[in-house]
Amino acid sequence: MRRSAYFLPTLKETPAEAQIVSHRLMLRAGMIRQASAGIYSWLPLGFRVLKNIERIVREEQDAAGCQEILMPTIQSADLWKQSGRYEDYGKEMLRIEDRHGREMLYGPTNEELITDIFKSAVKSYRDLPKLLYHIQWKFRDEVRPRFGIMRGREFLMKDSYSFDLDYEGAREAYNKMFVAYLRTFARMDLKAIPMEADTGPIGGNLSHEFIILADTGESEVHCNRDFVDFDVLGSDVEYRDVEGLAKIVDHFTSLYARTDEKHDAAEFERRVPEDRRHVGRGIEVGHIFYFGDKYSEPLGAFVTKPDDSQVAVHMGSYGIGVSRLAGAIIEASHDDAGIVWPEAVAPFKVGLINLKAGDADCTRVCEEIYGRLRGAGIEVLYDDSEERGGAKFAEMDLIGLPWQLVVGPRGVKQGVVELKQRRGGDRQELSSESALARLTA
RNA sequence: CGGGGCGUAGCUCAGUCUGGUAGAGUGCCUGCUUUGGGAGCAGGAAGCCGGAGGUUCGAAUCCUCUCGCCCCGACCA
Repeated sequence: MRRSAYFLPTLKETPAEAQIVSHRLMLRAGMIRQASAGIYSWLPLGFRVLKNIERIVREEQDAAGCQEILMPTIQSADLWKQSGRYEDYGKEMLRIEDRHGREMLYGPTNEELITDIFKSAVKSYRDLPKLLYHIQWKFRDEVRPRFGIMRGREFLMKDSYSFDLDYEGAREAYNKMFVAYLRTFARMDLKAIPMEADTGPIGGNLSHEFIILADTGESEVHCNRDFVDFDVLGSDVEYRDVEGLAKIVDHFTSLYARTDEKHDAAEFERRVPEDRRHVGRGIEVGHIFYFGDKYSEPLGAFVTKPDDSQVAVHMGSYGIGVSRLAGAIIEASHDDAGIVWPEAVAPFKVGLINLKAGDADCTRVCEEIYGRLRGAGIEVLYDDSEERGGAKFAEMDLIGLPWQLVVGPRGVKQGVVELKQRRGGDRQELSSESALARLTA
């Protein structure tokens, strides 16, 4: 993509409404625009990041055996009356009336709808287990939206739902998602710690929140520092190995880690040595629940067992805040100059800077590199604009692409270009060929 | 939902107390000079001062109502 043609409205100054660093940087880097309180438009740069996050989430869900579907944003109130949540959810639910006076709502979550879909199609234990997910916009009419997309009213969420015959089966599904979440966040270079959590209005009695430690987080957490040093999971996880999964889950739940609601000061002090105690704030990026028959029972999702008896299926639900992750990643990875994207979610891998757009030699070298990078399938933002060098450097640092390839008249004369790594700032001069080899390796 | 604050140029803000008809920086446009970390000079465009009503000879400024946004807390993913 050529910078001169790209819709990238960066800002030199920080808009007044932005308080936390991710919100500031997202606005300054031209990723998002606020439409109204807690509701945002995603501009090209931000949308690329969102799509990358979504892709990683999707790949890991698929790998865990979860099947993607797509449910609507607008739902009928009927199912919610059956489950009892039409009243319980309160004002956070955006209620809508259609032209016929029917009560509708903008879905804040999808347990009711998925249960209805499931029960209409599945009648026998033979059809279990099932794991389904979708990635869809949700709306929760927060009293006080804040922190940009970190706590918006409209947000993109991946929600999965598991259906099993009994607790053991549901526990396997829970473990699969637990492990898939560890994988998902690790691929985004995030240290997400699974913490014992409250179930809230979803209900149920087994739940973990996946939390990234960050001072700007909204949740207060207590955990053992050793979690930070845990090795991340490789891509060789075998999801059919039930015992193997259980072992991984046991390992990642062996140390004390709890959200505020579940915190027990005495137990914390007993189980965690003083120098290992961490009390701080965190950002919730995922939340998984087992809730048994809380929805299957009232909504009538029963299957026939081998002995011809009927049983309400055991269910769990598993959420990842896809849009929130964009902000959480920035909270975890930035410096004074701007965003530092992990390569897996970066909007482009390389920023190619032509330091002197009017110079024939610089432009020739840049065009050559640009063509070859694109030919190799590398995503590159080519700053071919007439701006001065300083402005280009500052903007490239701000938007945080992992690699900067700088082509200037001084280097071109000597047959070299400069390759700079955004994280850490290491830079080296080398030939175009070597630089291309490095970037396409 | 309690408490506080803010709406003036694309952005950051001054001007409001004490009423007299709109300002700065930055960004944008033009030209010249520059060109390796957000350049310099000169010229220029750009705002029914969030909206409605009222007071007044006269309102960005005072009064009333209203809409929007932000922050703290409670709540929540």
